[in-house]
Amino acid sequence: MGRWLPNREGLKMDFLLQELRRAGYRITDARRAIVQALVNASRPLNPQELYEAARVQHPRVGLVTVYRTLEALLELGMVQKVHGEQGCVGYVYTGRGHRHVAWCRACGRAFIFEGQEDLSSLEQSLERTLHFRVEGHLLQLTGLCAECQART
Amino acid sequence: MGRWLPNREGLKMDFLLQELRRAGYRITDARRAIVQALVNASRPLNPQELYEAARVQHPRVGLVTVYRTLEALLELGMVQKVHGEQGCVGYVYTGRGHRHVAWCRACGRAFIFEGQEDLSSLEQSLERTLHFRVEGHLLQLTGLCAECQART
DNA sequence: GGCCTTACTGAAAACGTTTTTCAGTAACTC
DNA sequence: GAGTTACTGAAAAACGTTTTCAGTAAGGCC
Repeated sequence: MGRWLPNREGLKMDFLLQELRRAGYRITDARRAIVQALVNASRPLNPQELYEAARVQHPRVGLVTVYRTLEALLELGMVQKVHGEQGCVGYVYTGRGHRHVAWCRACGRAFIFEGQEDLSSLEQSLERTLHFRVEGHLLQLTGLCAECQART
Repeated sequence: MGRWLPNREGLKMDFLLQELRRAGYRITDARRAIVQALVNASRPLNPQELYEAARVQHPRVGLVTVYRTLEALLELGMVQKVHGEQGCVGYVYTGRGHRHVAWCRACGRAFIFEGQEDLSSLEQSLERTLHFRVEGHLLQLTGLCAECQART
């Protein structure tokens, strides 16, 4: 029943590989496995976790290649580092564009949302008062997702 | 001429030591030197830099004590980690309360400002749409300060 | 002021993470 | 299919941070 639909993760993966390609990177089995593990992850993964996840599909992959691929994806703005209260909790696929992350401290999932206008009033007041010209910002929220609120 | 006024850094230092004291920490020469170096710094310092700065006043201080003191000050919310585009650039004194940091990528100075209300609309919309309950946030701005804009 | 408890100290060692190196491999171009 | 060259994985090196531990001194108490 119903016709076949490509799943979301497959689309994300193709998009990521395409972007790597466009930027001049070669598409290798190692990168495919790493990118796949990244888009399939239900929460931000650190390099070690991403390495272990990628090895399921491509056991010969090395941790070094995970670092190098993350570096490339960060460079392309496809991935963001996620900060918890006590430092970095991992990297998450965010896709292109201005995205922010809300991280649930209970289940560890990251929720991606857009919102570049929300900070403009703050940025403007900073320009007016301090004459500080804002070029970029780091904004991440921590809290509890709907499901984890319900669970308590 | 005019009567003597305590300088700002001295006041900050006394305040920090007082807060450490109130939290049950002992005031030692090492901590005094580290706290002094921190409030006198013109920009965020990493542990190594803070260590070198503290050694000017107290040459016997160890790097470990710098780490331990930073940990205590972070715990007390007196100090914040500052993130540049490529990761942590150091720690800066922010004082008590809800403070944000704007970091100048040219001179490396950090500008501290208050503004807890600025994010409330964003947080509310997140609660409405995702039902995500926001508990905390990380917000830091990067850009150019007034003087560094003038310099170009 | 001096004593006592115990947190604090600094040096060294241990530790985990990230980066560099390098010779072999394989992706993409023509 | 051949050639160029970016990529790979393993090992080693480098790096930042934390742990350990015996000696020291801060602050409370008399």
